[in-house]
Order: sequence, then structure tokens, then C-alpha cells
Amino acid sequence: MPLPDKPSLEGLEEAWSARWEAEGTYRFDRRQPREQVFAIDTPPPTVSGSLHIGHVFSYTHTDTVARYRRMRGADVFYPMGWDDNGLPTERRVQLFFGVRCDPSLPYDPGFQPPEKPGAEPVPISRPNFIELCLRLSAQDEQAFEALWRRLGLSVDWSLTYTTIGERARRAAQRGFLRLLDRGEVYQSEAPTLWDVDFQTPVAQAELEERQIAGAYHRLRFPSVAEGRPPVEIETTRPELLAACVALVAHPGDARYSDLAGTRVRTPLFGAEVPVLTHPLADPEKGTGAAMVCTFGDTTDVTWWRDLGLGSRVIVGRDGRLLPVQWGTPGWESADPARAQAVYDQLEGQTVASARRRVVGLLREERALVGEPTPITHPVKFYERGERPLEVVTSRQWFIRTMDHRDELLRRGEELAWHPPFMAARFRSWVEGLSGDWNISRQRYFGVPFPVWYRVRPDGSVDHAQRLLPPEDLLPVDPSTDAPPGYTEDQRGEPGGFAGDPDVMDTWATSSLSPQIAGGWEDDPDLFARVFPMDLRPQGHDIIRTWLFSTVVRSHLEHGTLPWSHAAISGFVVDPDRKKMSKSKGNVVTPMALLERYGADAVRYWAACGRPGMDATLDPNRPKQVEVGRRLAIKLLNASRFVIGRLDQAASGAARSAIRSGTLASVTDPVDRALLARLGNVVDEATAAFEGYDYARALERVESFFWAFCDDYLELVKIRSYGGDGLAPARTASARASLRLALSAIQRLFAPFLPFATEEAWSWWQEGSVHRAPWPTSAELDCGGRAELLEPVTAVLGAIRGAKSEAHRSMRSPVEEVRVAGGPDDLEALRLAHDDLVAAGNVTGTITMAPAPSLGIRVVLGG
RNA sequence: GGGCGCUUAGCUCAGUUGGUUAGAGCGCAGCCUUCACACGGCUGAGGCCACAGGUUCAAGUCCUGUAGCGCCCA
Repeated sequence: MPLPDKPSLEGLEEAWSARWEAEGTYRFDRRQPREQVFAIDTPPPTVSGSLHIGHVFSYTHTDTVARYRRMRGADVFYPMGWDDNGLPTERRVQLFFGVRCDPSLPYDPGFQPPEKPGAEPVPISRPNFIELCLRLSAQDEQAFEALWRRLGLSVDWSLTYTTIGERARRAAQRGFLRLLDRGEVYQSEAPTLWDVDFQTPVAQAELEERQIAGAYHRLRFPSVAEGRPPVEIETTRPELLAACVALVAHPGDARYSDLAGTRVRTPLFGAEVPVLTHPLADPEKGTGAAMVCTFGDTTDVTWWRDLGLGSRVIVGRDGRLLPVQWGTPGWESADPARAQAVYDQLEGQTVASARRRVVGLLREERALVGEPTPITHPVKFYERGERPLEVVTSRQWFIRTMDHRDELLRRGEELAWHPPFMAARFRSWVEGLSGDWNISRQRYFGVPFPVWYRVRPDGSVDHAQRLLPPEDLLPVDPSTDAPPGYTEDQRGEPGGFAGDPDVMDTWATSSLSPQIAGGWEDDPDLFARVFPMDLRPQGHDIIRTWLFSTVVRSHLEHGTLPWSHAAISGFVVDPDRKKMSKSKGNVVTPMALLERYGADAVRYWAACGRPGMDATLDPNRPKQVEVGRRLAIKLLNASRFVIGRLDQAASGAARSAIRSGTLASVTDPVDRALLARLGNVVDEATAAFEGYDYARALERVESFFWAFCDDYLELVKIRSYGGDGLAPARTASARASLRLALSAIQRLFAPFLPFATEEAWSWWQEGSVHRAPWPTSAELDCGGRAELLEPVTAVLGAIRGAKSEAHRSMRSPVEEVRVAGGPDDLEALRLAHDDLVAAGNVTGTITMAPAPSLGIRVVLGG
């Protein structure tokens, strides 16, 4: 390819991504044995969201490592997945098409969504709804892929998977059935955090605490025994009074030591409840005593469990108060008729309006002490939800994690974390686990549980009588498929079957990403070549979710870690150090940046971010991106210059001799010193990459490159031209050194600036730079001494400084340079004498005198 | 409340077993339109390395404590 007159970054992305795709540059070669493979468990982005700059940031980190490994000769398994499974897609489909899923409707094969979403969502069947989910996520995936290609990710696009695709469904259902078979998954009626808007349970990992405004209501509970004083408690949820089953105080709280074990009556409802002690009762909060309800929050669940209390459930899944019969077992009252009369005013109300009503009633009964005190307090929310979570009791599937905590902690220690301190995130999460992993979701667009139940003769579902499919039938959808041995007309009929209506939590599927991408059981040959994988790259925000759940699944299914290394990326924050988020409105769209500055520039900025460290980005003035763009352009220009020098050799034979010039041609000490210094840089960059520290590698290479351009190129420029009075061997030495250095520099930058390096490489080399071998210090070793360059560049700098201070042109002549220094310095300067004279345009002499330290004086010519 | 991270030039950040006079880029100032590069280049100014103790011949680096910021978990 000819050297361009004026190199440019414009258009490189389109041209080279097309070429890489056509030539299969990043194709995984599945014939390679496991030892040759470097397998990456790439995070599948949620396609219904939008790709933001944080994605670009962390995926670039991974890509630099992938490219490094490929150049080191590894066969890199680097698939992309799309996480289309789950709630975000459902929400997007509902809004985009104006529909809602009604599972009771039959499938309509001819259904077309409305042109424009109407005011009222159109109810459609579950299969129709899922079709729309698939349709929309396919569109989103295309947009995502285009962005990734633009960014230059060296992904093998033939390996792409989705978390709702057939392979994923089969893997998730197979994984579920195997855990069920081994007793590691179980079904249970249990208190569960529930989002009343999303109508779904929420796992511990999806929780978020928010500070919200509330009020302490001080309630007076009369003692059952005559003559004893009442007990006062403070609560933020007076509407749950009917659900109160006990009062608790801290065992060390002297105020309540006499009362523990006595009984009190609930106001309004007259239910007799015990006063108990528990260490979780906080003596600092309110009166020190609290009421235990079934259930106001997770602490209630703990008290209820630890103290073996009965339950009075009053909040339904719709967030409204359930019907209750006072005076029946479990609902005892000193005055059942009155309790019922009170409760009848509350039944069917939302918790918020029930609260107002209860407060009014308490006030009338003088059971409310004083006025409510406004406070802000932490309340648990679903991370995507808008209303506080309720605790409801329902039938859910759980994967056992509590039994395996110690083993999981050991897995965490076994894993190599980059940076190492991220291991603490995993450890503290596992140590703090409070329950097994709830994997049930009452949603539609997810992997269904592959389970049916027998229907009793009376038409009720017998959850104990499960009907399971054999593995070779997977994936199944129990809502449309009949279990083996049954026909569809027996669905819901006495003696027939009923499908499990739930789908799995998204993490229950994406926790199998290594298995899905690696072809677990579907393609045993592939799986053996890639699993366990080498690297899991991801953000630190999902250590407790994705990383944790992947470790759990691999541990339980394969008895191993899913990968040996975890590389954790930080966040992108705005100039005020605020995390970028949609709600703050400080999100940066990556495509605009890529179009404006080019992919290499954006990648440079990303690769400057140390592993695990947050990076700042000012979208109005992305300075590091601008620096990256300058660097990429500089690389093109420097390449053009060096390659142009090589081409200056007149005859074709001489040219090819120079192009293939070997270390043997490098005879000049200055050139040898340069290659020695570069060899050190290669070693440092290699060591940094081996430790997954791409940022350090980049920093080393970049600082060498600037010095190479500023000093070395200037020093040998004249000599590399050859000509009058120059020994041909000295010119040949400069050219060979330039050639060797440029080749190494281009390869060192290739993981960071894939487009500019590939472009410049194509001007003079065969094949892709991304398939070229990573440089080694051995290929640059010609016995040079790197230190030699230091006094030489110091003198060069002094000459430039003198001219700059005198406001002279850099080409202006130098009359005399007087150098004082140690023997090594002076020896180095003697060796570089001719280059210094040429580069500095020294018309007079360079004189040298011995001295303890280096001193330089420059006398400019007239 | 517990854990983790950060605090170095106006800004963004390097600084890896402790070792000369603490680095880079941006920004700023000045200069150079030089035959790779004006989408440039060169030169320069600018720092009590958050604070207080300690270990050491020697501390930005190790230890202890304090403060501020951020994240995670209660």
C-alpha cells in the first residue's frame, strides 16, 4: 500500500472493520487445544438499555487484553452476548408497541402490533408478547453490534449468543433440573420481598436502600396484667398494627428488663402479644422497643424466624390489605367484634391510605402518644422500582447458597482479582448473605421453569407432584407445551397438569454465560477447549450479582471456578465525580464521541483508566480523548516518516535489504542504545499486560514513543538520509534501527489504537498487525546501553532551550557547546557527537571537560 | 456503624520490592510556520506529595491515628 501524503484517521473504522470481518482476523480457531486458548466471558450488555460511555470504557479494557493475548499467540475465544432476557425488554416492548401481556389469552398467529401505541395498552397473549420482545431485541442488538464494531472490539461475531435464545434456555433449564435433582434447588413458601408495581419478588442482589421521608408514630400498648404500666413503641408503619405479633427490646436494655416475658394488647385490635428480647432491637431508636409485624421489613422476618412467632399476614401482592376474620384461630382478640369493625375500614386499602386511617383511629383511641415525628429513614426498594417493597409470602424457587458459603468464600480466594482489593467486595457479600437465592420471577420474557404439576381430581394444583421433562426435550415452555405423557387438552383439568407459570430471574440465566457461550453439553468438544475460562471482565457494581451468581453455578455444576481471573473496571464519572446515570442526566452517548474523535482516541482515554479505578469524563471537553486523537495522528505521521526514510534507498534491492534489515546492521551506539531502551519498554509493557494492567502498559509505551519522536528521530534524521560524507554503514544502522523500532512501536500500540496501527502497518507490512507477534526484547537486543541516551538528549534539550530562550528558530546555528560531566557522560557524547552536531546545527565545536556532574552551556551563533 | 478505595502542579492522573534534585498530559506563558506531523513542534513557569505522629542512614512510598471525598455492605 503506498504511503499517503497526508495521513488521516478519517474513515479508518469503516474500512478496517470491514476488512477484519472479511478476513476473519478475530476468528476463534476451535481446533486449538485448551492450553493455546484464551477464553473471555464477556459481559452480555442489556440490549434494551442503551450503550453508554461506561460500556465503552470497560469493554475497551477487555479488548486490549484480548488483543495482547492474540498477539502473544493465544487463540482468543471472545464472544459477545446480548442480555435480552428479562424485565427491561418487557418494559420497552410495552411502551414501544403499546401492549401488555395477558397470559390467559390464546396465541394469535396473525397478530400485528398497533402502528402507534394507543392510550390503552392492547392485551396480547404470552407467546405474542414474547415474539415482540424477540423482534425488538433483535433490532437493539444490531445497533449495539454496530457500536462495538465501530469501537473496534476484536470480538468473534460468529460466536454471539443471547440470554433468551434457544441455547440459553436449554442451558438454563438443564442447569435448573440438575440442581433440582441434587437438591440444590427447592421450592418454598417463604416471606419474600415483593414489588407491588412490578408484581414480582426481588432478590437480595436487586435491592437498593433509599432514604425516604417517614414518621415515627409512638403507640401505647396496654399491659395485660393489672397494675403494670403500658409499653410504648415507635413505628414508621402503624398500618401494620393488625399484623403485630410481638414487641421486642434489646436484651441489655434496662428499661425493658422487667417487662420481658409479659404480655400486652395491641391498640384497636386487642390482640395479646408477648414482649420479647432480641439483639437486633436498637435501644437508640425511638423508645428502644419495636413492634414485630408479619411483615413490615426484613428485620421483622428475622425476629419472626428467630423468636418462632406466629404470623398475621395482612398485606397482599397488590399492596392492599387482605380480608381477615378476627376471632378465628391466629386472629384472637379481646374484643373480636370491635377488631373486625376497625379492620373493615382498612380492608382493600393501599398501605398508604390504611396508614392515614389507622393514625386517625389511634388518635381517637388515645393510643397515639403525641404527634408523629417526621424522620428520614432507609427503606428497601427494588433497584428499578418506585414504591417501597412489601414482604409477602409466596411459592418461590430457591438455589441453596447459604449451605455453600464457606466453599464460595474459598472460591473467591482462589480467583485472581485485578485489582486485588476487589476480592473484598465478593467476600463481604458472601459473608453477608441472609438467605438462599430466589430465582422465581412472575414475569413473561424469561426462561420458564421446566416444571409441570399434577392437577388433583378436585381441580387444585398439587405442587408436590412435579412432572419434569427429560433433558433431550429442552428447552420447553410449560405454558404452551404439555408434559410427556399428557396432551394439551388436559391442561388445568382434574387429573391433568398445570405448567409452572413463572420464569427465572435474569441472573439465573446470565450466571451461565460461560456455559452458554461455551456450548455446555450441546458441543462438548468446544466446551472442553474453553471451560473453565481465563477471564471474566466486568464492572464492580455487579460483583454481588453476576460475578457471584456465576461462581455459584459453576461451583455447584462443575465443582470449579468458572474462570481463573476477574478483571474489574471502574465507573465513568462526570467532572463533579458523580456517577453517570440517566436520572442525573449526565450520561454521555458514545457514538457522538466516536464520530467526533475517532475510535482510537476514545479507546486511548478508556485504556488510561487503571483497573478498578473510576475515570472522569467531561463530555464538553474530553481532554484525554483529544490527547488520544493526537497520539493516533502522531503515530501515523511518525510511521510515514520512518517508512519514507526506508523507501529513500534508490534501488529495489537496497530497499528490500533495508526493509528486512536485521540487528546486525545496527552498529551505531546511539541506535543500539535506543533499541535497548525500547527493549526495556517491551519488557515492562509485557509484564504489565501479564498482570492485566493494560493502563500501565500503555503509559510505558506512550512515554517512550513521545521521547522517540522528540529526541531520537531528531537525532538520527540527518544520518538516516545518508549522502555526503556519511559512511553508508552509519546510515544503514539508523535505518535498520528505525525500522526495528517502528515495527515494535506499532505492535505495542496495536491493542490500544487498533485502527491507526493497522493503517500504518499496512503501508509496509504483510498481514494484520493484530495477528503479528507481540514484540520481545530479544528481537531488539544488540548489546546497547540504554543509559547512553540520557546525556545525549540532555544536550539536545539544552540546545533547543537556548534557541527557544533566544527566540531563535530551531534551525539557527550553534557556535559552541561546552559540556562538563563524568567519564560515562562524556563518552556517550563523543559517541553521539556527529548526530548532535547535525540535529542541533552546531557549526562550531562541542568541547568537553571532566566534572562531577553534567553541565551544559550553549553559545548561539550570530 | 463496618469494609474498601482515593487525597501528589490550577485540572486529570502516573509514581510496583523505601534510594539522588517528585513525573506526564491538559491548561497557562513564551517561542518556532523546521524538508513526518499547525488535527503540529520546542521551551518555560508551576508541588510542605491531605494532616499528625512513628519506623529507618533514607518515607510520596512502610506503620498508627485524624480529616475530607467516593463506593459497597449493614
